[in-house]
Amino acid sequence: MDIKAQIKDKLRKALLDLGIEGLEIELEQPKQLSFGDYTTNAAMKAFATPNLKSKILNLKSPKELAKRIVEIFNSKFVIHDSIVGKVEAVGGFINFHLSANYLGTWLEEVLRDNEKLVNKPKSSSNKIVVEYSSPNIAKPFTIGHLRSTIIGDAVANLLEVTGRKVYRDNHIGDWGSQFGKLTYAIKTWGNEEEIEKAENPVKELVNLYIKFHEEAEKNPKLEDYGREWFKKLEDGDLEARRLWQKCIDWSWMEFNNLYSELNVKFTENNGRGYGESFFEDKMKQVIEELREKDLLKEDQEAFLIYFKNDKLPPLMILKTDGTTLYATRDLATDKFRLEKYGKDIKIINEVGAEQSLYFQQLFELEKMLGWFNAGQRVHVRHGLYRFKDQKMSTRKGNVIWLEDLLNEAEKRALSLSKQDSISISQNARRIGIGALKWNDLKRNSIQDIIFDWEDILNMQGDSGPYMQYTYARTHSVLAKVKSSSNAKATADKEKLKVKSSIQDLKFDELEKEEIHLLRYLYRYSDVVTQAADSLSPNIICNYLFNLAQRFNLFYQKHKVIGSDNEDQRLALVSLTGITIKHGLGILNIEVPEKV
RNA sequence: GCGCCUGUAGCUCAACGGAUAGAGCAAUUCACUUCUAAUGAAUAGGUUGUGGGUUCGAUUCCCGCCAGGCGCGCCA
Repeated sequence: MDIKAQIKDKLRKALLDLGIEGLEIELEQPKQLSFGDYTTNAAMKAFATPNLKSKILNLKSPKELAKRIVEIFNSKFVIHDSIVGKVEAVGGFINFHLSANYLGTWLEEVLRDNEKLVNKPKSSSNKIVVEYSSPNIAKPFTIGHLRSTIIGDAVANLLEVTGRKVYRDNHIGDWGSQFGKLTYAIKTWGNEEEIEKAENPVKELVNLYIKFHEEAEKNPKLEDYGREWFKKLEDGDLEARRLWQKCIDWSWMEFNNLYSELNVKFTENNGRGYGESFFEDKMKQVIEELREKDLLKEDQEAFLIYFKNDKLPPLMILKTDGTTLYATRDLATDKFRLEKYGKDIKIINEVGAEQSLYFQQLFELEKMLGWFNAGQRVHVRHGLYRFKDQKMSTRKGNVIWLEDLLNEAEKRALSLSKQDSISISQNARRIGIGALKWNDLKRNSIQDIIFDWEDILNMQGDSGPYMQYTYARTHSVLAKVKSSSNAKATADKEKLKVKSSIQDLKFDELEKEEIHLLRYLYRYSDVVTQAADSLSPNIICNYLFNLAQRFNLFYQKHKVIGSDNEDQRLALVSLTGITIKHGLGILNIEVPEKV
């Protein structure tokens, strides 16, 4: 039984002594460490619950009730309890302070076995598909796709470290009517050989795509030509297929480079993910099922899904010319996933918030089809990157290319240090990418981000480089211990082997910053669980940044090597490093040992 | 017009219905022959858009209004 469960259990017994039964006890980590390691509002809750109130009528306030509970708790348990060092009633809250001895024991245990850093839930059989990144072939891989890539990757990592089986999928946009437009554009204004020779073929394709939309504004007939070419593609026309395949090859060259720079990987379909075209021959079957279940209604030669009581606008499945849409392919995709991974599979799509309505429609339809139960389909949304005065738009050509962004990030990282440093120039690319990732992950992802170079490549304070730097400091201390012969403890790269026995380590003698650091480290496991449950990597960022601040405060104030409490302090440094590394691992941010 | 999202310090953002609403950036001041100053300490900065309601307790939940963003059948 873990600590939380133990405390809850004892609390329940204490409440029973007062005749209070059936109250759901919540044990939380209070915001401030001065309020203890765990806290409960049980007294206030009991007081506010009418049928419980009658039993405690002799008590005037939640405050008194909390006091009574603590008295019982203390007389029954705490005296012989080495885990909880102190229980106190503050206001109506009951706060539990873990003993320094217990925290020290815990720290040693985690240092011995890093696996114990995060408690994995017992039932870890959940299987989850996380679909993210999903760039479009022949379109720029922009800062917008970067969001989905970075956030989706972090969400997948979060689920994995908390014991789920995760399938990482990339729903590449390699099918759809944009290929009709593009084919027309290549044939009319483009030159295949020149595209082939160009430094960045995708940029050439995008220019053609932009030209198509410019021309189409003057001459709406172009839209029809585009549709014709897409129809040809769907019908298997050889020329249409050939050009389509070319576009895919050109695009993949670029995608592969970016994924390897970002260290992002996918597990499905040999690491490529199942693109939309994979489902091209699987849509017929889905359309059949929709017809059989009498869900498909015709309107002006197109086929749509209508929802009960018009609670959602209709969703188009087949266009007037008989070709498919995004929705058709998504349905085929999810059908395929049901068959491949089993009907209890959970599917998360990390896609921009602008598609919220579409996903509502899709999920509702999939429910009508009887494919999924509530909670099995999730849309993790992220806000848009916007310019101050306009939207980013591929069609209009005002986008930030990821390539340029990474170069700028590297440039800024280079000029970061006040001192000259060789290692910075070696690490600039990784530091720049770390800054970029952190800035995408540190905020609640639903918000739009106004594009600003200063902001997204921030490298001071609450930033990726700050975290990397802090890690490097921990590493540096341990490296010095390792090379020093006087040191009492020896440090491995990862694990600190504390020679002393548990009894010798005196954590209750540590000073305030140190014991606070230790208690904050203890929270990590709960934080990871919370972040995973709410699919919010930013919770990890908040925690890590706080941890780093506590560590830097401690680091600035206390000498570690050669101090009286060297063993304890080294253990703290070591665990801080391990925790930061683990956390940044979830966020997929590299931790250079020297920066 | 309808739907969804957002509104917190000058700027960018935190805060599971809880305790004195916290950080970073910017500003002013202080601390570098260091176990890495890419850091730390201190000061200043708030009617949480607005008006009601629910609650022992509301930045958080509900309703109205204001402002911004996104979306609403042949794009994805």
